[in-house]
Amino acid sequence: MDYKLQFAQCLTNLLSEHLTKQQVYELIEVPKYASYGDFAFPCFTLAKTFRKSPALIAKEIAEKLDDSLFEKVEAKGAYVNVLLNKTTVSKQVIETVLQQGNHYGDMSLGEGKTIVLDLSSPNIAKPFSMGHLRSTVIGNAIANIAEKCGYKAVRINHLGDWGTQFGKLIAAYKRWGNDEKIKENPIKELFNLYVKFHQEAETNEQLEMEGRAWFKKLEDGDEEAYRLWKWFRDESLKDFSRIYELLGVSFDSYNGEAFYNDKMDRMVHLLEEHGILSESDGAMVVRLDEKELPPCLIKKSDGATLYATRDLAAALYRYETYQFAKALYVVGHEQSLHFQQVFLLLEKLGFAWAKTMVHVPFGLILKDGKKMSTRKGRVILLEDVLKEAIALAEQNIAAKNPNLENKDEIARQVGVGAVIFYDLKHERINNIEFSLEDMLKFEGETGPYVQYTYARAGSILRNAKTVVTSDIHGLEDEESWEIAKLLAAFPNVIQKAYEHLDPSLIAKYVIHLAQAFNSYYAHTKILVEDEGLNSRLALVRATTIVLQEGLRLLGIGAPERM
RNA sequence: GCGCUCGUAGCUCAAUUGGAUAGAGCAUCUGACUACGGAUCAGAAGGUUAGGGGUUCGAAUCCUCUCGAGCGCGCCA
Repeated sequence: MDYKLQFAQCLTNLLSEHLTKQQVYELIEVPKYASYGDFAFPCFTLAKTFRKSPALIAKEIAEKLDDSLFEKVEAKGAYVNVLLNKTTVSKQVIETVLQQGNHYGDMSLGEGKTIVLDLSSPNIAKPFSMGHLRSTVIGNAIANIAEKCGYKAVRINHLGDWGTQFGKLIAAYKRWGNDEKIKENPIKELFNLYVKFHQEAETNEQLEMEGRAWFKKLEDGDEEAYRLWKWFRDESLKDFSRIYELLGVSFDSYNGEAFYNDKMDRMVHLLEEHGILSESDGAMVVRLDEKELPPCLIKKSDGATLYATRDLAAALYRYETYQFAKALYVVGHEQSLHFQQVFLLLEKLGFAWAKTMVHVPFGLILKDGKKMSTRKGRVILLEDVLKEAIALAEQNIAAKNPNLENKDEIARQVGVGAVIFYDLKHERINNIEFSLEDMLKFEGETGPYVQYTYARAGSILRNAKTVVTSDIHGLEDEESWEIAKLLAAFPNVIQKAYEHLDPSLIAKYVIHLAQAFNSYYAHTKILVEDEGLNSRLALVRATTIVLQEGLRLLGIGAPERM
């Protein structure tokens, strides 16, 4: 099935004295223009060893290359271009996809290994902003991709449920809080309290002290402080779970920062034992001068621990609990320095697994060119965006498909799919300027476009009624060949997406496949009673399988009708 | 000031990780068989890849400088 590998084998037979099969394989590329062929072998690097021009080498190789797999072999400039035999290959690809179904593209490279992902991790008592969306959907997609590669994925929601802000929140609650309002709309009310606290604190120094005092009480196990904290946390989680349900994301663990409260001492002791802890201005730090990094703060001058300490303790706990082969932190790029420090400290503590930890950064969602800030009110609530997207999907359904069954669920899948896809199609690392308008586009390179393609293809299969499993012949026209090539490439795309920890590769792939299908659809009448009918239907079926699986990996639903 | 990341069509993004003529989608303008679902398809137009220098057979991609943007840089997370 790996035609690139077969091509590499044919070339290696000719070049075995100069290049290994592996080297040849890595050199092979897919030509930029389909008219050049399906694979290309560039001969530039051979020019030195052969002391001939690359073009001449290409010509000589092309003349010697002969295999039934190829329809045509041609030297063009320094490249040896080959066209695969469309009939044989398309038949094989379609049969493989139909036979393997949604297991097509499964890989075993992670078999028996566990990968843990730190993702989403919103702060309790604060609204779930667009910023958290990225971590949630990117992390979830990477987890799906890892599972496709055979790993056991553990999704950890490292909730921001501890820290001085809770002292402030309690202080605010004690002054202005209203139980009824909080029960009605917890996040909103708690956030109002938080904002009010910061406004008032600018003119009233007393407040900061109250906040710190309440946090101290909380850390010391004060009963009232704990009860309030627990209550805020529970209410917040209820709100969050509504969003996670909309997004279709679930977690294996909600162990947030508070969970590590009793695991910090051990970490501090470990640092002491290794003699890397030092005192600075009353605080405890680990100096990282040798790596030219700023020191990592472990304990405040009042003895309280910091989030670096928490992340260290969490890493150790996770290793001991899950024995992960890899640990990913799907956290914004703004925390790059923090993770550099944390990973380095783990290495200094002599943990071999420290080098399996990877920060998976992503760009921020900017508003008016700046980072969104909860304090400055420059926040956009994810739930509002999702609701708008779903409402728009409902409008579309009302206009285009008013008799659709199960409208609400499909509107959810389409609306949410649009938002998720908009996020995932961008290269991870780039900042994204927030644009509701762009996010709510359902045409062009969007989630709904792919979903629509899937629904449309499914509609053909329903109209055809016959189930197709055998009697598949190859297809030869250009449009179906594009589809066949893309179908064949799916496993490679998954592997690359995993290697680069980048779901956007899947998003782009799924768009290309949908485009190829729509082009085919426009050029070829599929439901015609002739000897090719079964093969065309098989191609359609194979396409729906891969589109559905691709969307699933991204965490997006594929409705049968929309 | 120092560090990280980024700069590609009017806008949002690609470019097989150093390869052939830099490609898509939006928006704009044309067009589509009485259609298996028009949330579609076909076409037109749109570029000195921020700018200079370097590395080599070959650079949007690597190095260097300049300019611009975003984010970080010990008691927040």
